[in-house]
Amino acid sequence: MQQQADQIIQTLKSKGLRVTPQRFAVYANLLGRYDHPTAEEILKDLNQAVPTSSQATVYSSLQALRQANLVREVLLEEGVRRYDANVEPHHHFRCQSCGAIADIPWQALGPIDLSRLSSAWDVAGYEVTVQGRCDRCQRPA
Amino acid sequence: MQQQADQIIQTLKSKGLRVTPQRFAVYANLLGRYDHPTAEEILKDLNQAVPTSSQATVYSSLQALRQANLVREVLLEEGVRRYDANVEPHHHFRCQSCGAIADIPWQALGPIDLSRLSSAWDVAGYEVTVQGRCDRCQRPA
DNA sequence: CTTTGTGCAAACGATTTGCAGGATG
DNA sequence: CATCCTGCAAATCGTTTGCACAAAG
Repeated sequence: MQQQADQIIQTLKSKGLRVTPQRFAVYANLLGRYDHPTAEEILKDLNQAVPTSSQATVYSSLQALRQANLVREVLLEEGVRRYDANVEPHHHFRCQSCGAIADIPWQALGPIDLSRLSSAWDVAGYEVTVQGRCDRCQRPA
Repeated sequence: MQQQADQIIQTLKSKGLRVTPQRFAVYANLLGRYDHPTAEEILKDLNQAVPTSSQATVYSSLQALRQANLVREVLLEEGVRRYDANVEPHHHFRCQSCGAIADIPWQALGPIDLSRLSSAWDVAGYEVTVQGRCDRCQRPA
């Protein structure tokens, strides 16, 4: 636990970010969950017991973390911005019925053949979004 | 031209949508362009010469068209909702520097191997987003 | 003639901003 | 101690809504 806190502090510093309790809390929260929360959800979670961060600060922390490439935005739903502390390339699964989002490790999908794409494009990367029904949503009862 | 207008009217009717000048205009506009405009861009385009539709109507037309599955929403940029009259399955290319979006026909990418995915998921479909630099953005000069 | 769509303006929710005081390196 | 961050409240942006009138089938 303490180890991990130090680790997070080092990461923030190495990116040239000042370590404030609020920024730490936002990043730690994001590292500890895999449900790709929205800014509001992070805010609510952080202030659940004791108020620790204001709304404006959560937003600005997310921006700072994003610029430092420690956090990325995930856009799979209409008008909803979600955040993810996993910045390694990976794919996403989205449940059409409950909206849950899960990461798909890069190696879980075979490589994609891009050779037939227009040569006018200088391709930098790609990402797959898989839609379907998750475990829990498959049984109606 | 006239042919196409009749065609659009038939399509709208076949989906049980009333044909109003505004709704027609929104759909025709979307069918005639390939740049995946936002609601605002459609509105501006429609009212360029003569005011034809109000903001609220463009939004509600888009909703009606979307429910009729004649139009879909495309989400590739942070906080921006774009619309596309191409409802066939296809992939997207997005230029990282100018933000332009282009369709990639389904067959232009080889099939993807989903066999290694968690069997807990009932997969309904997938879509690939390719990032890179478009033709025009490759020459800095 | 019944139902649905339109336009206006007000309402809304998520995100951003300005600014004064406080914490960080 | 200079710089950057926080919190508050007000501002902003895109989208939605309520309602009276108009148009579509």
